[in-house]
Amino acid sequence: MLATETVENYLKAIYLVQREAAAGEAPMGKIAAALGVTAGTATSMVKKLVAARLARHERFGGVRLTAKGTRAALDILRRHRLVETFLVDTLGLDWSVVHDEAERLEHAISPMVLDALDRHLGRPAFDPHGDPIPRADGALQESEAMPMSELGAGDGARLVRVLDQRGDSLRFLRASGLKVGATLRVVAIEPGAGVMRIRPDGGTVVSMSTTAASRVLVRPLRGRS
Amino acid sequence: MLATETVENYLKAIYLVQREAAAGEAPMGKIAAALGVTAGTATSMVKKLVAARLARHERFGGVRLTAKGTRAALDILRRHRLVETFLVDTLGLDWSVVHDEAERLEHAISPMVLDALDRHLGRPAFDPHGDPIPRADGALQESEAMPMSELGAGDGARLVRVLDQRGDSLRFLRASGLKVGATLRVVAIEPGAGVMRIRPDGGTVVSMSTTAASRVLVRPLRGRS
DNA sequence: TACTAAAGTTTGATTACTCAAACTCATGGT
DNA sequence: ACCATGAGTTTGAGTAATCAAACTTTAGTA
Repeated sequence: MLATETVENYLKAIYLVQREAAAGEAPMGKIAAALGVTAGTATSMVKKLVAARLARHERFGGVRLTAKGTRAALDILRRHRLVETFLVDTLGLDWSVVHDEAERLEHAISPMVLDALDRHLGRPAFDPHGDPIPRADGALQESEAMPMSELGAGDGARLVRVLDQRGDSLRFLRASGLKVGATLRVVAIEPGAGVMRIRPDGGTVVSMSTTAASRVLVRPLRGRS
Repeated sequence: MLATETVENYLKAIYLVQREAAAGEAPMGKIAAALGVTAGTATSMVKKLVAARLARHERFGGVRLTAKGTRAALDILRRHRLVETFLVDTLGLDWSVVHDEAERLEHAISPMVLDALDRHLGRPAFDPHGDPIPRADGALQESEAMPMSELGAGDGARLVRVLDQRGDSLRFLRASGLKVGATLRVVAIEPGAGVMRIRPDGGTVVSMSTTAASRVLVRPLRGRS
């Protein structure tokens, strides 16, 4: 669009930080950390976004995207997630590497190529991590899901989304048989150790920290083993 | 590689200008024109390339890529042409638009994605314009071909390559049935008007300037009509 | 040979992004 | 109520890429 690549990255980062934050505002420090820049740099770039009516911000306060900024962020997210889907579904790359690849490609995709890609992939609604893909008009349907860490011992569930994009986390999950769409059962919970023991359907039991489990979203199944 | 996007563009431009030039040297003005920058800008960027041992240049002389620079340029060309092939073969875009799209995407493709793309496309040797795709090791096989403008009246030939990347030229050729792989016959030549009349196999006769025809490469067929 | 036009170079300024370091504000704990 | 701590901001400087305009060289022409 009219935005530079850097501006696109700021918009995406602010959008994602804002989603996480309870207040619906993105603290400057979190934005800076997400982008790997110093706080001063983030402050001055946010000024630019404000001047372009993409964000609101008052001194020493949080940052909030305007409607225009949110729209732009969703467009970037759409490009990112469609590219990820393409890399996994069409090119057969592993889901643990596609995030970083898409991070670069998302800025080089024109609306025309994006639409052709979307059509080629069959207009998917979710990317390989289970993240929803915003539609061309900016509509975004978040799926109903709860953190795996909130399941109880014996509960069964279907894995629907993985929030963590770190390569080693994703490789661990794949190696354990915990991929999007798989069903699983909580074998045991050890609150003292902060660990859950999970058995993926047809796999062997694995242990994960409840912290890690809270970044894996599931939809509970009725019935117990 | 280690190069910035701008440096990649300069390397590619110099490589292509150098191919065209008789002396095997790229004049500074041609480089600047190819990149759409002023001559002064090109001069200072070439200094950078020289400092990085990617090119050689002496004041008021031409520019010549070093082995290292040529290798890098071929790598970029490989990315460009594989992306073009992907856009046409996989996404079904028209060949008249893919050059500009690839111009942006070529800088965002990692070696890993490039190799996956190459495999997905069946390791093609030529892109949709008939341009050879450099191999991963930098090997480049130029196909044997002559400019269509050198054919005589009555000659038959197969269209193997289109050097012009301008969208309107490519749309004209496609609309005329003159695509890569098609066979054609020269119906008449009018040197005074600087025009050739061509009949593509199974199509109707079209006129093109000999200038335009010189940018279309063909392989002559034996036999006359 | 002398001069001019074309090509190339240099200089100084500008824009976008960044950092380090000095500074300012907000707040919670005793 | 104070004030230390951490979060945020400002300032000054640097890098990469660019342009316009002044300047230099080359080469062809008269």
